[in-house]
Amino acid sequence: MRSYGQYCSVARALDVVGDRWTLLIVRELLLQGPCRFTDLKNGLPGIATNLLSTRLKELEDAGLVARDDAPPPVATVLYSLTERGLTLEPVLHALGLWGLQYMTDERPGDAFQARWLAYAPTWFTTDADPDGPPAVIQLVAAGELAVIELGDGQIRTTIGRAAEPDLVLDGPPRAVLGLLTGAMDLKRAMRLGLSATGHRQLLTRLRPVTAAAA
Amino acid sequence: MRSYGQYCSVARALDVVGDRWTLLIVRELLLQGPCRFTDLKNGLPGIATNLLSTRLKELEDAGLVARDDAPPPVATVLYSLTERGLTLEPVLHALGLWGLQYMTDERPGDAFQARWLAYAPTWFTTDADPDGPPAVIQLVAAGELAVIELGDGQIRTTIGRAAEPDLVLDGPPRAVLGLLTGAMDLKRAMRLGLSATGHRQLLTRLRPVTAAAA
DNA sequence: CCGGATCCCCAGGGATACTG
DNA sequence: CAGTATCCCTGGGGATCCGG
Repeated sequence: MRSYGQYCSVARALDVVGDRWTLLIVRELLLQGPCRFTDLKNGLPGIATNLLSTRLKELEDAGLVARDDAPPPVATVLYSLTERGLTLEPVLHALGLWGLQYMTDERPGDAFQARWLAYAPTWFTTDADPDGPPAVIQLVAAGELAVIELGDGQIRTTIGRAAEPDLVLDGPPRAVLGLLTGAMDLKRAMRLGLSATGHRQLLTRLRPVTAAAA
Repeated sequence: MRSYGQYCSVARALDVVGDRWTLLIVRELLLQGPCRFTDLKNGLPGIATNLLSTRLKELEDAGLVARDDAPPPVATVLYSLTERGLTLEPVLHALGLWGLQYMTDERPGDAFQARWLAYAPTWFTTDADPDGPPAVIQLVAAGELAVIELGDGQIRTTIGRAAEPDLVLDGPPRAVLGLLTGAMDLKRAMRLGLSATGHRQLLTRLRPVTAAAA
């Protein structure tokens, strides 16, 4: 990217990660961990392969991404964030929190992936009852599956199906997400088609993070 | 900007503020407060006037910027951040903190303004002795003047010259900034040409904010 | 002088085809 | 699977011009 030519830390940050797609590539590496070119491509619907290739090279030059040969017998290349690349997490976090206000509508053509659903609880909610018993919530949105695990005051999420969830939330993405992030209450989410099966009391433990607290 | 077409809050945030120059315009409005087209242009060296015009329109459409007629007799237009626009501050903050690591070198052609120096202390340092006496530090870097005021546990900064500063820091931007943000100690800053005149003990009150604490 | 609008040109991005 | 090559087109940079 062309430099802004300003001795200002915001401008210099944007010199490095201000290019189109760059921060989304970092998002994918943050969510997926070390992964292949194709995994990134799949996690970034709409990106052109030449652009992905170019950006990865730029990120590597900037010292934010490492490109390693996977151990045999895989024999492929794995991309991952370097230590410095990982320090972008607060930036993505702030940006994601700010962007929540634009998640209230679904746009027909938009892509949607379980990973993008999964990061929401870990970034945008805290456990209101950190000493409470462990609990598992299954999320289902537009066919994408994610699992929230509460315990030890932590919120962890994984992709996929839980064996014995205490609560199952199933509905359109904006209802599931809106409920998790506090943008809407259960009644409103259910009016949008959400079903909540199991211990609904668990929802009170998900305390939305506000901008002020972050 | 063309939408990324992803139902992800980071992507949607970038749909709104991911365009080139957009976040820097927000930075200027944040630092300057309500100001005129020309003030913005001056605060954004390198921007083309048509782009500034276009971006302001987009930001207005997005509800982030308000365009108001200044009260007579000024008879001009004032741009300012709306309440929603102000909520971008944490994003700029995170980005600026991350970008500090790229401020260690000076690039000959780079523009530099007092405002960009002034925001550093308020964003990137805290008062290590919040109950200490009020104090005033004059910053001078590349001819740009800013003032840090410590008191009541707050750090306030203004542009310009202080009447009776307790400490004067004068030197190249990277030395002044490096000292303030903890990137270098006084000895190293002085080797880069910084002079510190007055109560140097005051420097111990400036505690750099780390990414973890932010 | 302020607040843009207009024009031209080029770099960067998007879509797709193709190759080791 | 992991990119590279190509073509096309949009968006940004730079300068100039114009109305108030």
